[in-house]
Parts: sequence; structure tokens; C-alpha cells
Amino acid sequence: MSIKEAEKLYNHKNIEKKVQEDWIKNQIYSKTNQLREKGPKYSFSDGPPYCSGEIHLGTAWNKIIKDSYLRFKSMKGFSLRRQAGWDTHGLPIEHKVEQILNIKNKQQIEENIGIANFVAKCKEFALKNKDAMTNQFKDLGIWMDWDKPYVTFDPKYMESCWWTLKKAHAKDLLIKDKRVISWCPRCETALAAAEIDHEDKEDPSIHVKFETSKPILNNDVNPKKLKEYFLVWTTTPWTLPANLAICMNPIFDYSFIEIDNEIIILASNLVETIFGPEVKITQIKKDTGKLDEDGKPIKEIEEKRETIYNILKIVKGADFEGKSYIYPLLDQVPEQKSFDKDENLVNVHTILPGDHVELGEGTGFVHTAPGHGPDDFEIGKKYNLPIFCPVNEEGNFTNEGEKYSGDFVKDANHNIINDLRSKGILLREEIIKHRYGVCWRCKTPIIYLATEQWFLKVTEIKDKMLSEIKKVEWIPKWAGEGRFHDWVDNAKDWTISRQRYWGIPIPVWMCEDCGKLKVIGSVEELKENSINEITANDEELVHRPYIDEITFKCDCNESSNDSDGIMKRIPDVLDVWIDSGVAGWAALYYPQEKEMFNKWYPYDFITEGHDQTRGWFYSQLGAGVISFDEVPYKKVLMHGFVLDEFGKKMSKSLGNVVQSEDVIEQYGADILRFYLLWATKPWDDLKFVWNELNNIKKMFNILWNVYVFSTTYMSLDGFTPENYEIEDKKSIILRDEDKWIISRANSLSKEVEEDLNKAYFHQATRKINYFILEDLSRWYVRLIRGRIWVKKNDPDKLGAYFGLYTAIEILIKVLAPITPHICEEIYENLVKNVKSDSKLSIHMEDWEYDQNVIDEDLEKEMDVVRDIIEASTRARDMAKYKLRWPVSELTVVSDDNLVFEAVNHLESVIMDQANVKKIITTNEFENLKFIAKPNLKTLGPRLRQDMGNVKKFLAENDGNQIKADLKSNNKIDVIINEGNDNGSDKIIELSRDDVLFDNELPDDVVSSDFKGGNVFVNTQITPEILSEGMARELIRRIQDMRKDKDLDVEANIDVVVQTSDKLKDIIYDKIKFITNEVRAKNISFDSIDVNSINDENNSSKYIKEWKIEDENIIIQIEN
RNA sequence: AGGCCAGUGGCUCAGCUUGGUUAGCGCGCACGGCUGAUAACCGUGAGGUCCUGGGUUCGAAUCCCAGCUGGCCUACCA
Repeated sequence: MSIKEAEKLYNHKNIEKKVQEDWIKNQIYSKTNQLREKGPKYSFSDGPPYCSGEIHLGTAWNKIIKDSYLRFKSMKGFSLRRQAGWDTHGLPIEHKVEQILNIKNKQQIEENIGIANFVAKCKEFALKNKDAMTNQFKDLGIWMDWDKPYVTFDPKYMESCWWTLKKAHAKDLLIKDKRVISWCPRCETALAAAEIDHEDKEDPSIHVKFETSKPILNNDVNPKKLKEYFLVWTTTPWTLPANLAICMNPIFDYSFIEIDNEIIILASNLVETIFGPEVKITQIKKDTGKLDEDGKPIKEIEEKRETIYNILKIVKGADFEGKSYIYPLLDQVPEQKSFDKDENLVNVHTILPGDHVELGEGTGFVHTAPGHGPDDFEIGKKYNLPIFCPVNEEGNFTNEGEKYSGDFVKDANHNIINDLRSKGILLREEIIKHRYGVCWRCKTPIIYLATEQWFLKVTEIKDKMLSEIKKVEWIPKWAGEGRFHDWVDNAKDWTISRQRYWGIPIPVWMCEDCGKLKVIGSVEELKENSINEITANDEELVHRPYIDEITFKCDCNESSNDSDGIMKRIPDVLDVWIDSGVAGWAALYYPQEKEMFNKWYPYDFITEGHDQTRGWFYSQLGAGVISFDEVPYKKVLMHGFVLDEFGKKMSKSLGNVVQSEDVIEQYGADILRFYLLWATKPWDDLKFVWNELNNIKKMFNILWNVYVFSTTYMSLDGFTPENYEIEDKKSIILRDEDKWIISRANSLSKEVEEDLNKAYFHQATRKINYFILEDLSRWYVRLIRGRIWVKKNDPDKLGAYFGLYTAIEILIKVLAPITPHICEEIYENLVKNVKSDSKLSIHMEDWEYDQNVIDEDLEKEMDVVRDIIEASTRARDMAKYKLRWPVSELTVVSDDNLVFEAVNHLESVIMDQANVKKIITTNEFENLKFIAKPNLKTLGPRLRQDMGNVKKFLAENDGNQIKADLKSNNKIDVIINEGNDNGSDKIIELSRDDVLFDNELPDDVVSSDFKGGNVFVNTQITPEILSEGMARELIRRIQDMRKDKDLDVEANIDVVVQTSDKLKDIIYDKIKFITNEVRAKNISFDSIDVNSINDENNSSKYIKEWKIEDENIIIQIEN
């Protein structure tokens, strides 16, 4: 086998298809895993994407990070577990299935469809989505265990989840409690904080007057015995039927104001906000009846002061504590009367203190309905108010809501406002727009209801959770130290029960007689305890409704003769965040199976987007502390979001979503992968810009070109690196530039390894990008071009092959984790074909570099040399002196030793690339011509009329001599013949400061500077240079013609040139050189009949006219 | 409303930890050049209130404070 010539064009579609097929055909993935089986373990856990049906660029990015990182770890020899995970339960899928089945509410599910059918549909839907998304991930080249993923509806997974809840119960962390929670009236279920979105919504905003039961002000202040009202603001009028108290802040000042013959009480700070200034001043121009001197009527301005309201008294909020008010909707909600009458409920309809009352908005009095708000609920518990909630789970008023009974809460607003108005206690009514919580799936505005729910008492394990966070390595640091810490620090108890169907049933059975609880931790335990015959298989049994039918026998009446109670399952399912929170051990089926768990738990690495701070990072931490008293992960990379090109988030409603398959179609998975890891720091958000993909595409085209270039010649010569001994000079000679590229490639591998270990993908990709473009393509290939063109198989040419081969081989290994397809393709041809120790796939190669061949000094020197060559090119360009023409001499001026060493060491590189015959290094360029001129600033005042003569003297004398004299004597004397009779001369002494120098390059010298100094290029054309220059001009033309004819690189030709004798003489010495360069069998000078050009009849001959400098020539080639 | 992150030529980004030459790379643009890797390459040029405003300092893109814009998260705004 030998290296084959590569396809000329990089075709991502063909390559990726072929490589992916080969992976499957040859079972490369599983073989790679087997290869590393005995290596050190590196455990990873895949955050399960939700089975929504399609991936987006964010999920693509997520999996690409995981895949690249894990492929890298695999090449480093680690044994990995790459199990994909799927999040399948919950409201999103239930909601989709409801839409498909055209179902409006829970009642229809239970009555029309049946829970069993509904759950089966959800499962089917989840499976279908899972498969679709799996294919999309596979298209990206993601290597995971797609055939045996963990899926949250798997009975074995679910029982691990049950075990966790059993553990929570054993630790007294699982509690049932009546609390006010956020509720979706459409889905008819509790929602956790994580399930609430926020949108701008319009709501009524009303100010309501609550009349005091007894007057508060005495006669002195309120002689007219006006009615007194507490002023209250609310945006949820529908909660007023459940109003049981009003809260004030004891430390605020409150004012009694008299307005429109009644007294309103509200926070002093808010009086002006609501009622405006106390006194309204209007100015009126009024006729005085008098006339002024001109006979015009005199007017005077009269101020009219209108008092809008009077502040009668100001008191502290604390003074109101215990004062009662008349509940305004007693007639509409008669239930409220019974609270008033109940002697145990002394605080009902009174003013109570509450620290949550603020002055930013409202009136300083907050309407309090313990059944409809979390704060209100706390107040209610503290002051023994009934938790009155006349609203049912569908959001409709119950019979307790009497007049409004049956109305949906939001619809009742209107009636309630009308009732308040007719009672004359509605002070103001407006509409406001504000952020309001909505259900994450159906976008229905949430309401707050008092219900019994199950909770995990996170507040009790919070301290442990906080200390566990510190043990984790966070990338970036602030992800854990700031963001996540703050979120956990503010954590409330976790509402884990949902009144739905498609989820993990809460494994809690409760005795109907005694209320005793039993929490089940496995399917086996379920079956053991069941007193029913079980016909369903495990798959069905673990879900609703089958599990609902299972009952246990309680031991509550064992001591008495009564029959024992029956235990029934509580009907709720779990919050889906628990599902994924237990993934760490549930995916390993712990505790039913222990071997895998002991091997892989806890996890070395996880990575998810920054939204998972409140999500998976949190749920795993909580579940981990409950189950094992520790956090389940050791290192976390928190990555960003993919935004559109304007930095806005991608959303269907904005229509700016980019599909990953569209990108793959146009650019391929490799380019997308590289782009996503290159575009930004992984933890920043990523602006997806189509045009930037072109940059990456260009880079891969260039890589491909280098590969094509290499294989073209290597295949021609049958090059196989193993056939040669580098030490043996006869076999292969490495020049300094070959050693340099090998050093660079190894340095790259070393540096990229460091970056990937830190998850600094952006730095890794940038270094690779630089290596491909600058080091390999633009520099090394340019350096070796001449050597490759040599016909024979000499050691010097093989050295170039070896350098090129080694660089590409190392490069594709470094690039393999990031762009696995193109690297596999190149590897197959370049390595697998010719190396005896090659692997079945590049992904089975070891990631390694050879520290011994890294030569940092050489790399630095090459940088200097590149600068020097660039500078010389620039200088030539300014002089319009073509690179094709050699120059006799290049002078490098510097005071840096490194520059001299670099030039000394790599002189041949400079001579070749700058096309120079001789290089001189020096501290100072000797051939500069200096021109002296007077320093007008110092000499002007001193010399006055003598200035002209001094100027003339300096201009006429040799500047270099003046400079030398000044240097040795620190002065020069200017002798001026004043032309007077006595013939005496005037001598003017000039100091160093008095003379300035311009420098002037000698003719035929151009200069340019580089970082370490200057270069001077001698452009004088000698006969020898003319000869070589013209020869090269001729070569260029002939090569151009070869290309026109699309000749094979190794094809030999006959050349005839018609030219003047003069030119013939000039290039005569170079015939051999020309012959060699253009692969000519023979070159002859003769006259050519231009008219003989006839492509059709004489296709082997090709004739073209040229003009070189001022010469007209005709060239004919024939192959 | 609060927390965290980002804001640098027309565009994508680096530099900021540890303040110090003329703020850098790539794309794009204009002009010139090269031509056996050629859908490549080389040179020159135009283009910057380093988001805004304060402060610390001899000196701020960099440190501090406040604000604006965008992203994510949170919130009981009655």
C-alpha cells in the first residue's frame, strides 16, 4: 500500500458520509472504547436533553463540546463511559400530546381518552422524538452510546429515583404540607419556580377603600365624624373574595387625609403620588378697572389657592396594629361572615404588620389573602388566619365564592370591580402592563392557590449543599462561586408533586385509616407489598394508571380487632427536574446494580448551558446530598447560549432560528464543530454569524490543499516514511526548516493538550488555525516548494517530505477530537496506508508529543527570519524590484543578538526566500549617506547673518565626514571667508547639538524595518543577476504555458524560444537551470511561425507570444 | 427590581488576571503585486470617543463607582 493522490477538492458531504459509514461498518466506536478499557477511568455524565423532537444549535454546541472533550480524553488513554441520556417525562410532552389529540383539559384526558392511553401516547411521542434527535446528533459526528442510552421512563431508572425519595423520607426530608404554590389553571397542576416563564401582561389596577370598623381619629381631629378608609391597591381583584387582613409596615409614617368629605389613610410618602400636591395654585389675570399712563387697562395677577386635601394627622404604621375594618364583599361572599363571628379568629379583617410592605408602589397597605399568595400565607399562619381559598384547581370560584361561583378568576375581576364601584369604595380603576408569571408550556397566567403538596426540605440541607459546591472545579470560576452559590443560598423547599399523568409516580402510599406513610424504593418492593394481583408488565406497572391500582395493607389496627387499613398511592407524579437530578445513579441502576456505580460514580466531568444553574446543576446537587451527602460531579464547564447574529436569542416567534442540519448541509459537521469551538470562549454566549463559517471553510480548504499537494508528490515518488532512516544521511536529510516544522507541530500538540484539559476550546482552535494557515501552509510549504520539484529521490527532498508528513500526521491527531471526519479521511490515506503501526482509526491513536524534538530557540529564530524576509519583500516592493530577480546583498541591521543568531543559523532560508546572494549582519549600516544641516533652533539666534554661510558649508561638505569629525572632536570649525580686505577668516565652532543629519540611502539600496531592526536591500543589477532574472522570467512563462495545457507535473517537454540575440546571450549560461526547472528534454533557440498555431490539428504543440521587460519573445512547447 | 456575564474599526473576536511603547488578529473595503498548492498567496492603505460618565494613578481598554444596551437567571411587586 502507498499514499494515494487525494481528491482535488474538499468535499465535506462525501467525506462525512463515507467516514460515518465506515465507523459503523467497522464498529470503530466500540473498538475504540475496548482499546481503552484498561486505562484510567474518566467518568462523564450526559445532561439529558428533553425529547422535544429536534435539536437546535445550542444542543448541538453542547454535544460537540462533550464529544470533542471525550474524544480527546480517549486519545489520552482514559477509559470512558459515554452514555447518552434522554429526559422524557413531564408537561411539555403531555402538552404536545394534548394538542395532537385535541384535548382541552384534564377532565377530557381522564374521561374521553383514559389515562392508560394518554400515557402510552406520551411514551410513543417521546420515543419518536428521541430517535429523531439521535439521528441529528449522529449527523454531527457525536460518539455516544446511542444504542443503550439512559431514558427516564425506563422502569430500572425510575426505581432508582424511587429509592432516592425513600432515602429522603428516611431522612425526614420528604414532607407533605399545605402551602400556597404557583399553579397552572389550564394544566391543573402545581408548577415549580423552574417551570414559570415571565411575560408582559395587562391587568386591572385598582385602589379600594376599606372602611374602618370604628373611628380611629377623635373629635378634635375629625369633628365632622367623616368616614375613615384604609386605602389598598391591587392588580388581582379576584383575590379580594379571599381577603382576610391588610398589612402595613410598622415603621412607615401614615397620613390621614381629608378629601371629598371622607378620610383616607395611606402611607405619607405615597400621598402625593396618588393625590397630587396638597394645594393647587392657579394664576388668573384680573382687570383692576384702572388705566395706566397710556390709557391701557391695568391687570393684576391673582393667585387662586385651592386646597385639594388636608393632612389631618400622621402616625406610625404600628399604631394600626389590631384595628379592624369592614370587609367590603360580605354580601357577595357570605363565608367571610363566619370568620368575623368566630371568636378564635381575632385577627380576621384587621391591620397586621408585615415587613414585605414597601413604598415603591401602592399605598402602604397591602391586601392580604392567605389562600392566594406566598407572603400572605406566611402572615396567615403567623396570625392564625384561615387559609381561605374559594378557587378550585381549574381556576374557577367554588361555592364558597358564592356570588362569583363558577366564574374563572380572571373573568370575575370585572364583576368584583363593579360591586366595589356600586358600594362607592372604588377610588380609582386603571389598566397596567407588568411582568407576570405564565406556565412554561401553555403560557396561561399562573395563579396562586393554597393546596397540599409534597416537598423536599431543601432548606434543611442547604448548608451542606453550599459546602459541597466549593469542592467542585467550576469553569469559569464565577459560575460556581457567584451564580450557583447565590441560587442555592436563596433556595426554598422544593415542590416535587405534580397533579399530572406522564411522569414518575410518587412512590408514597398512605393509609386511609391512620394516615401512615410507606415509601417504596424498588419494583420488587412494590410487588412484595401489593395486595392486588399484578397483571401489568414492569414497563406499564411503573407508570400511571397501573401503579395507582396497587394497594398495600397497613398494620395500623394490628393490636385491635378491627380490620387493617388500606394504603393507597397518592395520585401525584414527580416534578421532572427530579428525573434528571437522579441521573448520576439512576443511569447506573443503583442500588439495584452496584458494580457500575462503584466503578463510575461520582463523575469527573459534566457540561451544560448556564440555564442549568437552576436546573441540572441544582437538581443533581440536591438529589446527591439527599442520597449520598455529596455532590455527584467534580468538574463543571458551564457553557453559553447560541444567539443570532445580532446577539438576540433564537426563538421561533422571532423567526431567527438557525437549524443545525442547514449548516451541515452547506458546510458540513466538521466546519460547524470547529466554528462553535472557535467563535467564542465556551462560557460566553455565541453570536452565530453565517459569514464566519466561510472563514473556517477557507481554513479547511487550505488544509485540504496542503494535503493534496503532499499526496500529489508523495504518491508520485511512492514515499513511505518508514522506508528511511533519518539518522542515515544518505537516506534522508532534515534541514533546519524541517526540524522547525516538526518542532512546531509537537509544540502545537503540547499546547492544545493543555488548552483542552482546561476546556479552553477557543484557545485550542485558534492555535490550530494559526498552525495550519501560517506555519504549515503559508510558510513551510513555501519553503520546501523548490525541493519537492527536484526530480530525483535525493535525501534533501525526502527531508522535506518527512517534515511535511510529520507535521500533517501530528496536526490531524490534534484536530481529530474537534473535526473527526476530515482527520479520519486524511489518516486513512496518509497513515493507515503506509505505516505498519497505524491504528484502525485515527481516534484510536494516542495523543502524544515528543518533547525532545521541540526546539524553542529554533522556533523563535524562525519567527525572526520570517520578519526579516517579510521586510525584504516590502523593501523590494517599494523599489518595484521583483522577487523573481535575485539581489546581490541583504544587510540586516540590529542590536539584538537573537537576530544575529537567527540569521546565522537560518541563512539559507533567507537567501532562498528573499532571493539574495549574500547576507551581511551589522550593528550599523555603513553605506548610509549622511547629509548635514544646521540645527536652526540652536544656531539661529547665535549666527544670525552667518547662517547662510554655515548652511552652505554643511551642504557642500561630505556629511559622513562631518559626522565622523563631530564624533571624534565633539566639534567642527566652519571657516568663513568674509571677503573683506584684510583677508581674515571667521571661524565658527559647531557642537554636536548644532548639527542635524538626514540620512540618505545610496542609490540602488532600499530599506524597511522589522521588529528587531532594519534590512537594507541592494538592488543593483549586475550581469549575473540580469542573467538569472531573465532566466527566471522565461521559466515563469514556460510554467504558465505548462499549466495552460494542464500538463502532468512530471511531463517532459520540448521547448523552442524565438528571441533576440541579446537576450539569448544573457540567458545562455542558464540553459541547464531552465531545462531543469521546466522539465524540458531540450531547449532550442529558433524562429517560430506564429501562424502555425492550430490547436485542432497539432494539439501537442503550444505557442504563445510574450513580452519580458522590453523584449518580445515567442515560446513553443511540445510534449 | 436584584444577581451574574458580555459590550474593543463596517463585521466576528483577542488583549483585561498582573495598569506602562504607536490597542492586535481575521473577514470585508481600496490600491498594487505574485502565479505548478492557485476558489491560494504577498504588500500598502483607509477605518477606533476600547458602550457612556465619574474616580484612583505620573499613566486606565485593563482597577473602582454609577448608568446604558444585550444575554441568562431570579422576584411575593401587592
